[in-house]
Amino acid sequence: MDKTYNASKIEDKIYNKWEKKGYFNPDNCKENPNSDKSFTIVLPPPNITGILHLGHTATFTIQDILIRYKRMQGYRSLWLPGTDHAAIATQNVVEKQLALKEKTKESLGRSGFIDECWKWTNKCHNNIVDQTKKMGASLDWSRERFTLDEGITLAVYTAFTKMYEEGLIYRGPRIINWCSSCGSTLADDEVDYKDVEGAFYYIKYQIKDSDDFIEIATTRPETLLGDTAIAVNPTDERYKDFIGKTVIVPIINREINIIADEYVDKSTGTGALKVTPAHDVNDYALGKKHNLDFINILNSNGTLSQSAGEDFVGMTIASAREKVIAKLQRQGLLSKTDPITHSVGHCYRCSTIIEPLISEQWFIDVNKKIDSLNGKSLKEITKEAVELGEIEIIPKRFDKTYFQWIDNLKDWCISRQIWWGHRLPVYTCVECSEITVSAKKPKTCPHCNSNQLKQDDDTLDTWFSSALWPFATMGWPNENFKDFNLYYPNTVLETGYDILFFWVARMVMMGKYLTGKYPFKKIYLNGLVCDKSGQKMSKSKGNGIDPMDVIKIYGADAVRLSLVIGSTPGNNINVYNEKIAGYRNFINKLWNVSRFVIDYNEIFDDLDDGDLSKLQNPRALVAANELNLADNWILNKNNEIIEKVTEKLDTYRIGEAGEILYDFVWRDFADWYVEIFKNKEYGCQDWVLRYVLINTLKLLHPFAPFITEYLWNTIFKKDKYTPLINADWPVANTKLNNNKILNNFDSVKNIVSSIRNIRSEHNIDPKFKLNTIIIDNENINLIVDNAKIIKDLAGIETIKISKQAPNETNFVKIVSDTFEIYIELTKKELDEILRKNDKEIKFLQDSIKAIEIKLNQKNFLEKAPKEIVEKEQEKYKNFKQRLEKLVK
RNA sequence: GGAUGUUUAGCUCAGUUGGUUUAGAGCAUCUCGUUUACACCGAGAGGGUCAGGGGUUCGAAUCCCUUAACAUCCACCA
Repeated sequence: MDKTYNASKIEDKIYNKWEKKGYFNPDNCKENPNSDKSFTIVLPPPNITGILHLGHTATFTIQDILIRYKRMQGYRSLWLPGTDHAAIATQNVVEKQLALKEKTKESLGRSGFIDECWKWTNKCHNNIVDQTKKMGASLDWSRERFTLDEGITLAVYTAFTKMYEEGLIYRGPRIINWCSSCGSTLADDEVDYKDVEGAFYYIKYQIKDSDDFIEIATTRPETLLGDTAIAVNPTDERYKDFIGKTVIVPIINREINIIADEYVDKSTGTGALKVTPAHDVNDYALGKKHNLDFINILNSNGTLSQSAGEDFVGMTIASAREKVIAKLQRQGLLSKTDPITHSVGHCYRCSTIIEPLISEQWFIDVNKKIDSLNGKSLKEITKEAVELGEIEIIPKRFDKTYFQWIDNLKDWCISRQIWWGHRLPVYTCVECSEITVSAKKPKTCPHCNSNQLKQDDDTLDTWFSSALWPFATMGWPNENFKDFNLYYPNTVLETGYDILFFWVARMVMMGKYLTGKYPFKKIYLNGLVCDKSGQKMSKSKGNGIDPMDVIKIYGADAVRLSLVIGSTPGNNINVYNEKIAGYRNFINKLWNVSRFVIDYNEIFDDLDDGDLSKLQNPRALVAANELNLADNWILNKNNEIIEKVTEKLDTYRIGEAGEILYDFVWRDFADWYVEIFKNKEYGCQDWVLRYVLINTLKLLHPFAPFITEYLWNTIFKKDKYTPLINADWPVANTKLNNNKILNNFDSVKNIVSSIRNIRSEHNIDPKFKLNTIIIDNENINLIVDNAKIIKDLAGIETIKISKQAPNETNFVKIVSDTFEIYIELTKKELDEILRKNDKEIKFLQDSIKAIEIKLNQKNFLEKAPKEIVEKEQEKYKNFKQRLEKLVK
């Protein structure tokens, strides 16, 4: 074994071996009492838009820990991988690539462009798979899926058709969010609102046949070309007489009416509002209510249309705005402009300003009550999942966020005018113009028998297919499919909180509606990965860490630990190189402590095959009499962490589980037990060392799969042994718990530490051995039995047990637990130590005073639980004893 | 406008239902150190009135109220 652990030398080999032998595939799971129970996670499919980032590593690690843990416990554990075609995002990436070659998607045509997308997809897919494997993710690649593959497409079309037939999907003109750069609609959630600096333009509209004007304020003067009314509040005294009058829209001289509506806020702007029903969500509602005209002044590419008038057709919004302002100024109709900061919608994929406009699109009706859901709506079933506790969100505080989103939910616009994605399963007859919706393309028109059917050009929102992911990947709509019955509903859905609405809520909605079952039992939301100062990692900020870089430098296990330990669900994780290096050091510690056990002490070398087989699942045995205190202590400790780590993993406290293991390996096992083991005279048992190492490797395996598997293989060399990935999870034996052993060992540790403290405080050469005298008491056997290691660890030459304190003055007294210890020192050292004792005495006196007050309170004695009172009394006794010994 | 989260050692963070916690860890700092693994190490030390204020309780980092700063989400924005 090398002196330091070299991750890159072994990781790929180990992964390949696991994969080749089929350990990731639950069809091969081991025979076990748990193996009729399933544990399922479907991987949130990464977008095929590029490479993976550290956020992926974080989420993959959490899922891999859960899967490996359950797999070792014997559950039929499926972790299913896949990728997402990511409609708009991918289309944008491919278009950018084409632009470099001075091509456009139009120049290629639809099918040529789709071919380019597939080329990109395949390339990108291979990258993603390679990177995922480097992270150690134990995914069942034999079940890998892609959102555009045949099976998922059938699921998408089946879902669409069912929803259409039940009237949940409808088509109609509505005001929608339009991204002129993507050339497509967006769902409401896909619009990012950002504050921008703009201006309030005050514009005068002339009242017809009069010299009077009514003044309005707007941030978007160019939309006046589409104005079809002016609205005022009916209770507004200023405008009472204007209601019902006709005004003239400047520039285009259209005649429109002044209407009254409560919606208008008297205090905003001038209190009069121009109404452009085709280009503003609120104006749209007013337009519907008051039966106004809807004039769409925009083309799909964001330029002004014919309806904006000859002077403006073809212009961009920005230049049209300038021209309108200039014209108004010339006509004296622009009374003033005020700067204002307001929030403007941007495309979440390309940051282009969103234009609200009216368009014919497909929608999902979230409020319609339907029979197949017992008269409930999609909105209601989505809410109930969490409200009724059918699905638990971890952490719980996201319940509120979830409900709030649902309460604000409006009909979901699902059609997109892009090319990359699932085309709508909607067919229009060229001859009779009737439409047919069908999962399979009909040969002839059911209305007129014509064979001239044309499929809709629009594609579906990418989240529509993602919403089916938990069951479409399991064979749905074929509900007899084996996987569907075994692995659906999934157990846990683990993902970042940033896609709770986009994705998670929609899976809940579609899962319950289409399969009758909620798609998973638990939602575990991880935080986002940020840099050291808490900034979200991003390409534009240049603060991103490429997981492949750090895996190469520090090893995958170290990277995994750095993303998991010290992080909690729903909170962001700050990651930086020093932190990863810290966990690399820990991995190296594990390596070296194992090297000590395996290489230096060769405690596995004499074992025959039978012994080794038994050792794969060591029984937690302890014969207290034959073992020394250190042996008993480490066995107890090990048993304790088996219990704790198992409990933490069961309750999804993954970071805490990792921390417990970190402390155990480094502090308890390496720093104390292994150091003591080196003392051959003290005589620790080889089998204890073996037992603890084996269990440690098992417990650590979900967190650091590569190094633990490698070490396991250096112990169990032959192929006939089970590899660690498939070994049995250790079970705690609570009968082993023995507080007396733990306390006794702590006493020994305390004695050693306090002597070391004295040494260090006074720079006593480590080679210089100290002479000590310990005062006899009822616990003295603890010292006698463990004198060898106390001497060894604290650098002591002699321990003399005496009935009384030494007469010589060159001894310093320390008190550790129940023991009074005298250490022989020189005069100079002594003086300094006395001062230190004062500090200790003061602390004890203060503590005793505080506890006394507590113990004299009637309330405390009456109201506090008995154990607590006893504990305080115990503490009091203890402190008092120590103080007495110190001042004596 | 509504909601949520964060605020604990110089830095980055843990701390379940209030009570073995005299508030912990890692990094950084200081001192010493080549001992059967490990300097990607060992031993030891210093460093915190747990954001401020009030309350509940025998007992609060933990529960309630309040103030402040920061972050995020939702809605609105003529």
